[in-house]
Amino acid sequence: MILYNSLGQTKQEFIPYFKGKVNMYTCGPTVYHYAHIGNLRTYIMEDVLEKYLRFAGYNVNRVMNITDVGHLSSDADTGEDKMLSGAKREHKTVMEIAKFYTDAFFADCEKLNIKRPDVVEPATNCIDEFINMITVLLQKGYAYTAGGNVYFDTSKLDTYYVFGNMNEEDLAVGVRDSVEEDENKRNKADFVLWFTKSKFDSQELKWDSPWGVGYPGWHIECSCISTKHNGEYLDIHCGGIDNAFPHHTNEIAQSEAYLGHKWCNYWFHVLHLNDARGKMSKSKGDFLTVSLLESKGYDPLVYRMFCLQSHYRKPLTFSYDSLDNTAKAYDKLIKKISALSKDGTPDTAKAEQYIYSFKEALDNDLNTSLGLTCVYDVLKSDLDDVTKIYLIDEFDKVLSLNLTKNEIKSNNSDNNEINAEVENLIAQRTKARAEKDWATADAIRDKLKEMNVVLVDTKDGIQWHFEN
RNA sequence: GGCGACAUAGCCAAGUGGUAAGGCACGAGUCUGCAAAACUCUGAUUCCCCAGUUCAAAUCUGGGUGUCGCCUCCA
Repeated sequence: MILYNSLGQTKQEFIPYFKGKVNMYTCGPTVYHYAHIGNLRTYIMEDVLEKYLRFAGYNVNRVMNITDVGHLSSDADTGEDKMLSGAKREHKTVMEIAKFYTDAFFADCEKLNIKRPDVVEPATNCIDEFINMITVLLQKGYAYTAGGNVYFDTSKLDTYYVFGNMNEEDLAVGVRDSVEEDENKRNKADFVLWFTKSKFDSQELKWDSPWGVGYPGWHIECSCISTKHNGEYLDIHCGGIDNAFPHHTNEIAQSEAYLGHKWCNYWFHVLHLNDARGKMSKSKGDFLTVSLLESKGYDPLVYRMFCLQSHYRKPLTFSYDSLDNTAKAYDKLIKKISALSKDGTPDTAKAEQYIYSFKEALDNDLNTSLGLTCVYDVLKSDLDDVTKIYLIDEFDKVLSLNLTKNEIKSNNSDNNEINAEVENLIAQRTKARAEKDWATADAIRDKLKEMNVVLVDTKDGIQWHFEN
């Protein structure tokens, strides 16, 4: 498989450390608020990557953290923990907030057919590991204490800026108004490993440590949780592009300083979902969630398809017009597939070339757009129906669009009274049509439409179903 | 200011030196009492611009332009 690697900024042949086995790490959500659909784009594309690796025969171990402490809105001491501000906003405790939004996150994931990673670990479960890693970093001389906090010393590294040719002098400090520089730091790029000195006494979550009572920095958790569950050698680290710097850069600094050897070989960064105003972001206030899309009548899988139609390394612009396009395409696709006959046995020999095309598409830096085209190619082919279903089922192991499961609902039997009424009206319409009483026939059709009944006249009779 | 990515039809897009896939929308037709659905057909002499390399460039090189992101909150 060819993957674009942010480390080196080129497409590279993917070769795991251990044959047939892939260790994967994903930066999970900071659970202080709902995930918006831009956040979820990243998780969708990572899900496709994981599923494709499995499809291609790898044994995958995927680990995800849940950031429930330490993610400050600024690296300087003035920053407030995101979790804490979430708790304040909703008059709840930090732990209540964490639980609520963690559950909400995985509920959204389920709707989008995003598989739960093999290991999900909240940061607050790993305080001992954080303390251990920081202790080792201090022993090795990669960290120092200042002003009550423990900092990572980036000047001890041969290269710190691994994802681009940046120079420290070129960094525009204080680009954002809210950012203040921490005067305890020896170097501009240094970052906090452990806080003890905090302006906000209201910080609810604190732990004892060799450096005093406090809490961990944001970056240390990913390094620790990954090594805890994936060992010392990580194959693929995933995340949104905005985390490349400083978060991932700092993870590399910590992990490799701690381990004493190369840590992660491939960095998979997903580009952002934008709307007309630019990047979709929680700090801008209003943002789109899966629930919101659902309330507007969209199947969440339509959004998944929307993402798959594009490439993970391209910025994607969200608009309802575009989503409507996809919604129509999705409906048509499902309709076509559900019309296929399930009788017989699939011809797996004939199917092979289509599997090959599908693999070829995804092997090339996860070309999901082409992967989706493979579904259309199968539908248009001269294969028999069962073989088509077999192939689409195979593809759907990766695409996860419920292509063969999401059948058009036929007569809705939830409410028999309404069903009987609909059947009765249809019978009246058929009678009127037979008598060429078009006015009555059309009036009945309008009435049925008001009841959200969709009529389909076919040669074999009239079929109907409720809309949505 | 520094670093990086992206730019292909109305929209989403494929394409990785050999003469522009696919999807949605639009339009035309078949079917139909009329609709809807379904099916068939239709769209870029050209890939942001300008040079260059080559028999051949959307693809490579150089220089621009535009959009987006990062530069200590973000997926």
